[in-house]
Amino acid sequence: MSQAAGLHRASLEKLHDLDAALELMYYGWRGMTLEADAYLAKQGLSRPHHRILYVVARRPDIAIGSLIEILGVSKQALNRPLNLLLERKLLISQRSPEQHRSKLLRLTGAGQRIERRASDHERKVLREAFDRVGAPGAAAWMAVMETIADNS
Amino acid sequence: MSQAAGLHRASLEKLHDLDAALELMYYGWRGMTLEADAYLAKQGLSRPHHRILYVVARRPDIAIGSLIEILGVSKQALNRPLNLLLERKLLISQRSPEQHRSKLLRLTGAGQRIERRASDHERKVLREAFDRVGAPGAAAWMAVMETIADNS
DNA sequence: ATCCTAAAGTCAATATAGTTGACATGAGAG
DNA sequence: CTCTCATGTCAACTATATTGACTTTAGGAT
Repeated sequence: MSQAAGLHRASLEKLHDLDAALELMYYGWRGMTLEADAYLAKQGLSRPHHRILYVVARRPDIAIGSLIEILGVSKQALNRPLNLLLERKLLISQRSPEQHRSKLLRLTGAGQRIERRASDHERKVLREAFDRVGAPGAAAWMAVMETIADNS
Repeated sequence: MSQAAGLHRASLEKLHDLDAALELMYYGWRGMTLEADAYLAKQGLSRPHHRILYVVARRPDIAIGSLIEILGVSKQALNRPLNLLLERKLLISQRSPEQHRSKLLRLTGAGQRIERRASDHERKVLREAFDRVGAPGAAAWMAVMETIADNS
């Protein structure tokens, strides 16, 4: 679902009431991630790397198995991006003192910096939009998104 | 960025103010497309096919070059899903009467039906969420999403 | 007729992101 | 010493994309 960076929102006939909203969900996701993806690409990273960094930042000392579960991917799919992050020393892994079976993951300083900067790009876009509609509008946005997200 | 169907929203520490919103964008997109993707998979189709059907439904007699532009993909990337849709007779193509160079695309009855049903799944999720917050909340959601979408 | 161009189609190589299956390693637990 | 759990790795495959090079199809211009 990746698009050329400069691609404008297409203007299509609206066949149904909610077509505009449907299209906004698509372009909204893209709009939020556009700058973050460009920043990550400059670092030689991409979305899967960011997802790993994002989760580990919020769950320091997470085991690899738990990370797999949260991301919802196979361990084989995790392998490549995770190893790159370890090689680049954005993450470190160590056996836990008690649970020697598990390896615990943690961000390094450099990892924290990249995670924060990538996520900052996404939060900046959200902040500008929320500022424009004010607190009640932002709350309504959250309420709508929660209902949609919990559709699963 | 696809996830297992039954995957619950992970509960992560919020490091920043807008982390919750950031995660909602991710899970919102997934929540909206979950049932549509399941329906499409049952038809042996997937997201790229739906995107083609969606656009052609709203731009009958669109030329292939314009479709490429709107979707923002290369013609090689369009080739496979487009040919499948033609083989399955969900789309028909014909040279236009005057502009014989262009091939114009159009949905067949079967194509219209599948496009409508897939999009219905997405619109249903949106409708339920909008109903819950009422018209002002829905308008706020749209306003936020427009600002985010136009970030490009 | 011949040449030029635009639109579409095709072929090959590559990248990314994922899958399943099979098997190996490292480290307690009995 | 063996069993099991967590992790790691190898191979084969699928899907979705890319860029580059080339062909085909059909009109337009001279």
